Amino acid sequence: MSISSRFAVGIHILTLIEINKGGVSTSEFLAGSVNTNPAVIRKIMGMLKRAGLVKVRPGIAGAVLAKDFADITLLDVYRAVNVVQEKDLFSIHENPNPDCPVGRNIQETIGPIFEIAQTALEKALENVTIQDVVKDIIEKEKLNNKC
Amino acid sequence: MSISSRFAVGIHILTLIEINKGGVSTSEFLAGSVNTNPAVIRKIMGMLKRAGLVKVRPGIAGAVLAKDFADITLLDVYRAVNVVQEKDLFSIHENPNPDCPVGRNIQETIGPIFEIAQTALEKALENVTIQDVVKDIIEKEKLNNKC
DNA sequence: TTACCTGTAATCATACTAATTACAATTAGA
DNA sequence: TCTAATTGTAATTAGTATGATTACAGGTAA
Repeated sequence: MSISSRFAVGIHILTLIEINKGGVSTSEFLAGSVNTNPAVIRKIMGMLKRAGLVKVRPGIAGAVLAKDFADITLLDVYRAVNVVQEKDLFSIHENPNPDCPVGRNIQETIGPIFEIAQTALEKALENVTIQDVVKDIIEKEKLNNKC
Repeated sequence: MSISSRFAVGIHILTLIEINKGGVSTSEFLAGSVNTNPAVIRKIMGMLKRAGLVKVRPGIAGAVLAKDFADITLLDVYRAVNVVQEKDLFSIHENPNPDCPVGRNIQETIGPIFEIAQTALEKALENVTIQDVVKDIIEKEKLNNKC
């Protein structure tokens, strides 16, 4: 079980739009980098657009970032692509037996604990921006060019 | 998409074994509290046993905790029931295009970030023990008895 | 031997994901 | 107006994981 790769693809898309700033980032172009079908990219782009992270117009080639890349966190992307429902990362079994003290209390006991864990994860994502990813990639490219 | 409810069920099982310390915690009994089929409980019990969290013997009724409940963290349960693979909470798309700088670097750029986020979640689980859950439930029962 | 227990596999239905195909709507340029 | 390229969306397929259920084998104590 894992969080859908469309989160990673969303990050890839935004990063590439930034790095390709002078160029035209069509869904075909983005799909080439991700190595997937353009329809997949368009689906995710639609989500990113609805979340206000990119601007794209029907019939007009090329997406652009709708916000400064330093202001887009990985949490924004995570929320945009809807890989996890709010407070819903962990499933809790339904209908435990209310005749049993554990059964009647378990949901509201572990629910808040699970929320804290989810929030910790989300805070870690909130600490990273697309700018950090772009910087990291540029650094890696410089290192690779040294080899 | 969410983490399987068998993690929550695992916590429920361990909590109930502790609270029912003087009694016999058969899989039938545990299943009654969880409101599921005993075969489900036995499956999860097998995992908890292999992880050294409970002791059960074939043919002999009743599971007992293999460790003090104050020494069993929710992270132990999470690992025991194998809901998430190590470092594998987030999926990353495979085979991005190596001809593109973003494509060739994205996996090793976001991989470590995803690990940090997963570790943050896991640390939050590590901070909670079955004892905390037991205490919480007992507190709630006292409050409920006041109504 | 019987009754009860644990342990495991198989089956089925459901939901989600990823990949692909098809096609409608929009836009710019000829 | 037509054409080509683009975005946007739905439908289909295949694979996987999950949850629920059933069946049955093996172990234990009386």
